[in-house]
Order: sequence, then structure tokens, then C-alpha cells
Amino acid sequence: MAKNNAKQDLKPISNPKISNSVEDYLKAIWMTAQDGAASTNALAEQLNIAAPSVSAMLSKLQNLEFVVYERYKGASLTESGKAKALELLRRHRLIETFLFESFDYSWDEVHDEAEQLEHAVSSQFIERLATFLDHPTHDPHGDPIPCPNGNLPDTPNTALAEAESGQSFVVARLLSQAADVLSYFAKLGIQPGKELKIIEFEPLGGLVHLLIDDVPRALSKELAMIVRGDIVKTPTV
Amino acid sequence: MAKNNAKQDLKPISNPKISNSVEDYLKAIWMTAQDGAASTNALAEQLNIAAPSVSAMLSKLQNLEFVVYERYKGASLTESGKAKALELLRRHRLIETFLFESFDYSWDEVHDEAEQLEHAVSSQFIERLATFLDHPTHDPHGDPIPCPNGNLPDTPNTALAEAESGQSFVVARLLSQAADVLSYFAKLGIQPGKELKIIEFEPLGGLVHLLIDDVPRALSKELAMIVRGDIVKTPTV
DNA sequence: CTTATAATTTAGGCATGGCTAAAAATAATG
DNA sequence: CATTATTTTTAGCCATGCCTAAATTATAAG
Repeated sequence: MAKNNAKQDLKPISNPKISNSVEDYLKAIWMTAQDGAASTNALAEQLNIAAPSVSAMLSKLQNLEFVVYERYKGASLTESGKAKALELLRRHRLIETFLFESFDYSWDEVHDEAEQLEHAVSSQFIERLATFLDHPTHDPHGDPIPCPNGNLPDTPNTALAEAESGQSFVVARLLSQAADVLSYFAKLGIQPGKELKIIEFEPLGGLVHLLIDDVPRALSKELAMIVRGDIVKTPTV
Repeated sequence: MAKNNAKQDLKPISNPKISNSVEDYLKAIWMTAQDGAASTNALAEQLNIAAPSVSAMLSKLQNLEFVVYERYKGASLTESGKAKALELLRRHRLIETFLFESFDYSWDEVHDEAEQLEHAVSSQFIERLATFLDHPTHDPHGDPIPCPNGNLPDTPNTALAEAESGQSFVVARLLSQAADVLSYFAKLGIQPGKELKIIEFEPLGGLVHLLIDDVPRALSKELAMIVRGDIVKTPTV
């Protein structure tokens, strides 16, 4: 009877399934620091975990060779840590896409569910899911879905706030995780693929007037920073 | 910042998400004992966990009021424990159905994946999944899927081994979890819905000769006990 | 009905991953 | 540059769930 009795080596030989916690930390480090180093407090904040716990975990991640960590100086991902983080991100975004497209989830619902599922699902599941969804490159709010090899598909990144009066703008991405923000955009009809016409910017730039589906609307500067996409040179008629 | 600091009361007030372990135990108790009491060793065997650990967990489940447990006498599910177990079973079987039908999983693959997913998925997910699958009553090998209220759909349960020469038999269920057994049946074309014609039983009853898709085949008594369904009174032509 | 065997529980550990309080290092300010 | 403020770490705990070895209780056999 094969009992789970393996003593943890310092350097893990094979692929002993990474714990949910470790996965969460790697994702958090990537989101906080991408390439640079993530501070203990920033991670504690992100993960809603007390700073001393984060400290301890960073040492552990260092032993696992997922991060390079120097006391008092934060942690940055190694190649292997980064690969794991991107794998998680791939899972998360594919699952979000699936829930949104096939199961009619709303923005409020999609994130938490994906957060759980991404830890439970096998690589096989993810690849079959990708096939099921016809290998999307971006999730429903336009975030790029990392490829199996870790490449991040290109994504237009000009802020709507940077466009100018008279220009047209094609939305590619809504740079927010907040459900209320995403719902608000959805209500306005602002979603990836949509073309907006900019009427004018309010003096001092706090507001932008635009045409969505030929309906005049106004958007605050803050929200206009979240909307990312491309300025259209030759506006479609 | 809301840290998870709630001291565990003896009687849990609300719905503090049950741990994966607790869920596994409840399912195991149901599978081992259904209505009666499950012994410590039987559970240890099922769960591949050492007996003393099971002992400890049974006390805990008693405190949680999921089981009635008397030292040295095994544990049986309370109403609340049974409800949980059936909920888990519903999850498991719906997920298996999904993986099999939509994601082309084979028998070897389906079980382990479902085992993980059933813990990670929300009730909402399950109900949307049920809708997605058009509310199946049985999973791909014919096991009944409990309804949200805990009812188990009726399932024909006559063993193929109990039929008689000359009769026809409609398969409803393959009473096994073993991947190799299920694959073997699949290879033979024996699956829920299939009609078999019994040619004859070997003397001493160790073997049954039958017609599957008009092809003559033989099946051992052991396997013929696993195939469950209905004897057809008026054989179709 | 006593004894050997099998099942079960108690005792004592261990790893993981959280927490708080207090100390130490780093950064910011007068 | 000394001092205060902030960040981070160390120290020491706790809960969950698993383990092994050693009792204990139940059961089967003589």
C-alpha cells in the first residue's frame, strides 16, 4: 500500500505537485513585479496574508528555486518560477474565457471561480480546454493568454485617454480586474473589438466625450486610462 | 484588512467551506456504507490513509455533526453528512460526464480529474454545468446522478449474469470504477443503451456467450456481474 | 471461557502554512 | 548625521491532517 511517505528533499527531484499556496505566491510575484523584485509588504497586501508569513514563504520559494530572494530586498522570479507563474496565468485566463463564454458567468463571478479551478485542473485539461475554445489568444477583457511555451501574445496598449479629438479608437483590452469596473464598461458597450469615436476632451482633461454605437457618452479620465487599444488611422465609415 | 482569524466554534454557525479531506471522508463513508456504519479499516483502505488518521478524523466529523460515531463501532452519516456526500457525488458524476462528452476524456483519465475538480468547483458552477449538459440523470457509465435535492434517479440493476439463454438485455450501467474494466467494455461495444442478445451460458456458469452488434462474444461471469440493465420481454427485431 | 488474532484507538511526531508580538534593518526627515 | 518611521524578519504559537509505534478493545478459535 503506497503511503505518501516521501521525505522532502532540499532540491526536489521530480514534479511533486506544487501547493496552492506556492502557486498563489508565484502568481502574485509575477503580477506585482513582472521582472523586478516584489517586496514582502506588497505581496502581503496582494495575497491578504500577514507579512511574516510572506517572509517565511519567500525563503521556501528560494529553496525551491522559484525565486531569488535576499533578506530585506524582496524576491524576483527565476526562469522556472516565471514559467510556473505564466502557466498559472494561462490557466486562469483560459478558465475565465470558458466560464464567460460557455457558462454565462458575469464579471463578478468569473474571477473567484477561476481562482479555485486553476489550482485543481491538470495540464491535460487545460490543453483540451484550449482546443475546445479554439485556442484564443486573449481572454474576454482582452488580457493576453500566455502560450504553452510562455510567450505572451502582443496586445495593443494605447490608452483611450491618450487619443485625440476626432480620432477613432478600437478597444482591445480593459486593464482592470475589478468586477464593478468591468460591469460598468459592459453596460456602456465598451468591450474588446468595439470601435469608439472620440468627440472631444474636456478642458483640463478630466473627461472625454465619445460615441459608442453612435450614442454620445462621457467617460472620466480614470476610466479612459483603463481602456486600451489602437488609434485608427483610417476611420471606418 | 480582513484576516482569516475566526476561531473555530464547536458547532459551526454558517458554511465555513469544508476541507477537501472532510469531503473525501464523507464520500468514502457513503460509498462504503451507504446507510449502515463504515468501519475504520474499510475507510482507511478506501482512502489510502492510515487507520489512526481515520480514527482521528471520524471524531472530528462527529463534532461537525456529519457522522454518528461510536468508538470501535464505525461511523454512519447523519442527514447533513449524507446530503454533503450526495452533493459531492453529484459533482463528481456531472464532471465526469462533462469530461467524457465534451473533452474526449478516456476512462483512465476521467476519474482522477473529476476527483480534483469536485472540490474546487462552486455550486453555481455545478448548476450551470448541469444546464450545459442538459440535466443528465446518469453519467456515461450509467451511474445515477443525484438531483440537487439528493434524490437518486432509478437505475435498472439486473445483472447480465442473471439473464437467461435466448433473452435480450439492455445495458444501463457498468458497475465499476476501474479504468481497465471500463475500457475493456468500451472495446467490446458494451455501454449504456446497448442491446445484447444472450446465446447461452456455459455449463457451470463461468461464461456467457452473447451477441454484441450481431458479433458473437464471450464474457466471464465476473464481468457479466458488472453489467447491469434490464431483461427485454419483447426483443426488438 | 480463555487465548490468540484482528481491528481500533491513544500517544507522540512531523510538515505546511497561517498568526501575533517584538526585534532588527532600512529608509526618510529634521 | 542622528533620530524617527517604516519595512521586514525572528521568535514562538496554532490548526489541519497525515504518520508510526504501542496500547487497548473486540472477535474468533481452541
